[in-house]
Amino acid sequence: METKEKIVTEAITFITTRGTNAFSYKDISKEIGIKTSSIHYYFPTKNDLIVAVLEHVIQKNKEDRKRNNYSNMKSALRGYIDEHILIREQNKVSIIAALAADINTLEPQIKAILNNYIEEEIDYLAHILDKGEKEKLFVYKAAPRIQALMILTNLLAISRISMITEKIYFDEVSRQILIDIEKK
Amino acid sequence: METKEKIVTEAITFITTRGTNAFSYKDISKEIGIKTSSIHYYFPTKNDLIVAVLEHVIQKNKEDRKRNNYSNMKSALRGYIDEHILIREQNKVSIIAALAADINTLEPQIKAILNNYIEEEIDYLAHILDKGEKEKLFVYKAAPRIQALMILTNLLAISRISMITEKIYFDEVSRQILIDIEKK
DNA sequence: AAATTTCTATCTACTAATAGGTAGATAATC
DNA sequence: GATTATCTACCTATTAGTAGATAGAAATTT
Repeated sequence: METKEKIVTEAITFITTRGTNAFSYKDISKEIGIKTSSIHYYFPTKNDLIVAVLEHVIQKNKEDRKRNNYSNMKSALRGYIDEHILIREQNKVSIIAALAADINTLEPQIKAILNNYIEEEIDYLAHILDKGEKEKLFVYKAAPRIQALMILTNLLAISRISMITEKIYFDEVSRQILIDIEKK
Repeated sequence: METKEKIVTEAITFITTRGTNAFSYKDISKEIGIKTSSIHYYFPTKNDLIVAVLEHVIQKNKEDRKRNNYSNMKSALRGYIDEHILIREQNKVSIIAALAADINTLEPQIKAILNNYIEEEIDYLAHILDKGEKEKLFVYKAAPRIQALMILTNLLAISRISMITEKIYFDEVSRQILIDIEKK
């Protein structure tokens, strides 16, 4: 892996485990064995690095989803939940949860990118829910985008909560999401 | 207000708006017009201050709830949601959301207090849900404690998300919580 | 009641470490 | 020879924390 990619990879780990204000260029430099000035060569400011991290994660997520080809909306929803399970198993949180926590200390640029990404996430999940409802697979009361928000918020927050309480809570909540929505 | 209380009050604001790693003793000192060394006099380390903040918020919340005397479980649930609305209106997040975000950078002591507090929150909400169900006011599929977690996670995460997206999302989610659970 | 001691809260002054960032030399690659 | 990537060396500001002085209030002794 080339240096630039290594830096982004390490930054992702720090941001999604400790937050943007609890890691420094020195932390990354120690981790991959280069000097902090070399990181500044690729990412002049910390904001540049965070932007690169955010765009990298968004891009990767898009590609991963393109690869999946779900036969029905039930497995599409399960696949969506699996994305969150995977992050949880690595003791990380999603980039949305990570950057949302620091939003008042970040530059407006990041807020804008993040806002756009969250809307896309809601769209993606709402589409699965809407299609699944029309196929008589799901039942729920809210509008699809609001129902998507209900599920997204369950996953984002239980990911955080289960780092403090018993890990089992994560499984119970993710299971309940499916029970509440799958018909019969 | 005496100095010690002022320090805790300011620290609460910083922690619930910027996070524990994005404020310093200097920030507080500037805000209330004393030297940082005077803050160290009351709270020798930053961990001491965060512990004091956490215990203060827990205590205050307990007292506020004792003052309320809900006639039925429907208004008790609405009262619980109102607590979160109040925090959101101040552009803050709950102390649980705030400290959960920084948990990997905090001392084990804080994790222990927070774990205990989260369990108490689940108990409190689960009790409302359970009683309300027995009184035929609520309908839901999960065990009371899991249903409590579903609602708590909705509120914690939408509080964060709505700081990035449209504020309206917060109202839509909090309204949906009630629609989904209130019988007929 | 006056004098003295102790306590409380604050201040000035300092420290070692870290943060984010810059300038410019140098080596390796195209 | 120019470009790319890395390094050394530096800078300014901030961070968390300590040591010790001091002023005023409160308690104690004479």
